[in-house]
Amino acid sequence: MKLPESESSVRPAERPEIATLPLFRDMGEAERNRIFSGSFLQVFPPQLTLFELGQRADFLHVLVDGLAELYAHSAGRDTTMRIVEPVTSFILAAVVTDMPYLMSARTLTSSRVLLVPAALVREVIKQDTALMQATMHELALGYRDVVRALTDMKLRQSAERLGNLILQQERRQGSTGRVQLRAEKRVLASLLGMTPENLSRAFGVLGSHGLVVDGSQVRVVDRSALEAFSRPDPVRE
Amino acid sequence: MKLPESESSVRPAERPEIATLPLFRDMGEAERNRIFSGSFLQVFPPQLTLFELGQRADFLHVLVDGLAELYAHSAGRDTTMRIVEPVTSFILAAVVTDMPYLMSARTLTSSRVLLVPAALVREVIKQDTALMQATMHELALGYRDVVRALTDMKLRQSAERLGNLILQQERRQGSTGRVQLRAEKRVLASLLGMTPENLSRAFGVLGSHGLVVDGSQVRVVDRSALEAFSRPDPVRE
DNA sequence: AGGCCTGCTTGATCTTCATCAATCGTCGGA
DNA sequence: TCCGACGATTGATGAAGATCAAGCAGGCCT
Repeated sequence: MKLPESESSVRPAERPEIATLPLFRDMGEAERNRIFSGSFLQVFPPQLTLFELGQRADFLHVLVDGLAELYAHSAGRDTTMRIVEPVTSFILAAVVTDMPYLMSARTLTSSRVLLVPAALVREVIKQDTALMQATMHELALGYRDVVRALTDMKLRQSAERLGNLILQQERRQGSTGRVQLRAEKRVLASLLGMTPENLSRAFGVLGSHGLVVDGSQVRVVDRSALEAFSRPDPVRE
Repeated sequence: MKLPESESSVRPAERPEIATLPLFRDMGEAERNRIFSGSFLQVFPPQLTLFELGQRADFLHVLVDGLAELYAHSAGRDTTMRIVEPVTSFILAAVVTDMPYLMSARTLTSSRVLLVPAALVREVIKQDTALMQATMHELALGYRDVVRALTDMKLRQSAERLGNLILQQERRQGSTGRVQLRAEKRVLASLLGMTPENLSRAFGVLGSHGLVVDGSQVRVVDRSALEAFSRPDPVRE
């Protein structure tokens, strides 16, 4: 029996990269295999909706390759809540609580996603303490991320938020001074809680504070100037 | 030896109310006693700072009585992140991750707070699976709360946010149509991400949408009108 | 190569909310 | 009882950002 291209169980070659995720790293070998063999890896085209807000969480998702967006809608508007880069799991909280998704998800580019049945996750968590602990930790870190995003939203204005996002990305991409924007600018704008028009203007403002923008390539030419302007959160950890 | 009034280990009479918290409810009796005997209950006067953002998390806090505020500051401004009502634990995420607080806390009224040493929490979590599971669950629920707050902030305007908060409180206070605002209005304003002036005006707006305000007493006289205006999140669970 | 589509940018105007300023009302103390 | 302080309210003005409306540039199709 052959599975279609777009759907297959996890190939052994791909396991290491998923298995080294903080979430799955410390758990027992047998339990990890149980998780993997009950899951499947699927390829999705760009702009495809993976799930919708309000649905009962059926799968824990792990983005293996590509790019995805989590977004919420309410009151007739949309806003992107998170841009997911590989290799990362997402919507863990909905899976753990067995509650409806608070966000919708779609692929931005063609993506490979590991789908782990939510019930399986919950079951194995109960049996494997290491997985439970990792889940707990992951949720705590995620909580802190959202808290930071909320304070950002409440306390900073738009150009400052952009500056901080650039500084954060620059660090994550290896502190080379170069930042590659992986999502479209309008997605970025929505993530930062502004319109594409104002993102453009915000980039303009940062031009006088140590930033050079060329399409989706950004260079931090004067980090201290950018930091002085953006006043990054002192609590970085 | 007699402990000062303001500081004592947990009196047996007070244990039940804390022990029935979701966080501590399911754990083993012995472990719970370990937690309690290593903790102490302290009384704080109003407006006292319990801890400051950036400090390493030293205690898990449980508000037993009174009212507390979690707030963040950045870029020279303040914003309240959460109003804590008894009986609730707070800053669990910082304790679990052993990282610095992302928020500061102060009492709003005179309060009794149970202080559980963070290291003790982390230690017992490792030994008691039920506590770990409860912690995981609590974090997941907290995560969802913050996500909701963030979408609210990004998608709704101020009067709408207020309307939703009133509706939520009304439900929590027993769906009697009466809501008692427990914090000062300026704290409420900050929680909702607006100024006291605009909170006043927002209450004014809601006056035409089924709400009657009298000081800190609020009555929802026409729930469907208020809901039509505030468009509450359909995902309530 | 031409042409079109799409995303980004730029400018002008409008909305929402913050700020500034003054007043009111309540509570507590002298 | 009066006074002072503080929180809440109301009005007037200002700033940040959204919306509306064109342009612009690169990619892609024919």
